[in-house]
Amino acid sequence: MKRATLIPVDMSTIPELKQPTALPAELRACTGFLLARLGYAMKAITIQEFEREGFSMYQFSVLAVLAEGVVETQAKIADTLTLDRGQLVGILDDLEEAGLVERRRDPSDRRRHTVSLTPAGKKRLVKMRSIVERIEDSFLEPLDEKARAALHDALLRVAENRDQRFQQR
Amino acid sequence: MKRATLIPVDMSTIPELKQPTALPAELRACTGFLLARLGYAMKAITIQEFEREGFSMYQFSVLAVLAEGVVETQAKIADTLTLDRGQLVGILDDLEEAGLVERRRDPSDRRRHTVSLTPAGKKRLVKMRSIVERIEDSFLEPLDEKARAALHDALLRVAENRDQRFQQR
DNA sequence: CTCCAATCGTTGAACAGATCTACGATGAAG
DNA sequence: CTTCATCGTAGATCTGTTCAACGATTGGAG
Repeated sequence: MKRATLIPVDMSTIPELKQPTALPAELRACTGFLLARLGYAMKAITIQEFEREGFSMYQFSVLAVLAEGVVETQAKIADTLTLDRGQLVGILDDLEEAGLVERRRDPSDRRRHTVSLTPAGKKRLVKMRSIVERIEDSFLEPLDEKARAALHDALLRVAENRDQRFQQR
Repeated sequence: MKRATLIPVDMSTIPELKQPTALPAELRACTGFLLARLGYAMKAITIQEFEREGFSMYQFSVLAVLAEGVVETQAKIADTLTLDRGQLVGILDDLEEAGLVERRRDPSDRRRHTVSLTPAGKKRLVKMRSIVERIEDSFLEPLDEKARAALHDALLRVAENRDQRFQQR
């Protein structure tokens, strides 16, 4: 069984959550810096919280992808989550062992595995959603509804703009 | 000479920038997820761009801290940037070798090193700022002035809220 | 049909970066 | 003066990512 990293969707080393210290004004004034720093914090917290409940954030990401309903092969899942295929293997091993997911040979192309949610997997996903919600809520505490919506909108727009730019190549 | 990672301020592995793929709606709807993902992208781009110009983002962070004027010891710098002290050593070695920074024994406590910007360091910082600005501008392209300000404000508020919570312990 | 190249999932080795430990030098407290 | 903590540094270790290779399978070219 291989362990992998992943935030919602990318991966990197997450050490203990460290105490943030007063930042220089120059960096505090820098949107990109804040974005990177908070993104990191968000990821660290998410990993931590999931672990505390005995789950894994990586599993959540994968389950979320599967929940979209489209028939997924491992390669597709890995690409969607920007994961190395080798890393996904380990995550799926765990999920399968826990009975949350099923791997079947794709009859139309026997090289592939079709991965699908089991009922238990769907149930688990629901539970995991509540964790995510709780984390987010705590993280965004200082923002009111309106500010949160605006933040989400801004992030989404930036994200989609990036995707578009990539696809134009 | 030791290589370290660091984003503006935290650290993790930054592989090649990968092509983002269509995300499941569930994840796209999740602010925390977007935050983590974009933060990661921002970091990756920043590292990449700095490298392309022959600089290092880590150096920028350190120079930015030093520019605040307070006399800094290595320990303080490392803590501010959430860096392992050992990692900082390598960064400072590079900076010193490039003549951007000076390490001097603190006469009042000869265990310490006082680190300070040289004139060349200040100049370099100016150049680096323009890189950061360019990156940010490209990244936030789809947002108008107002939306950018709102985004920055939201991020800052979240960041400061987190700092406060930590300090209350 | 037969080869050959490409793709799938999988494994394990190689690598990179973060963390931890230990050290010599120095300082602070008793 | 002794003991203990802190500073910067160096090196070992650990963890997670990336890469290369494998058997199985497919699709296409001849």
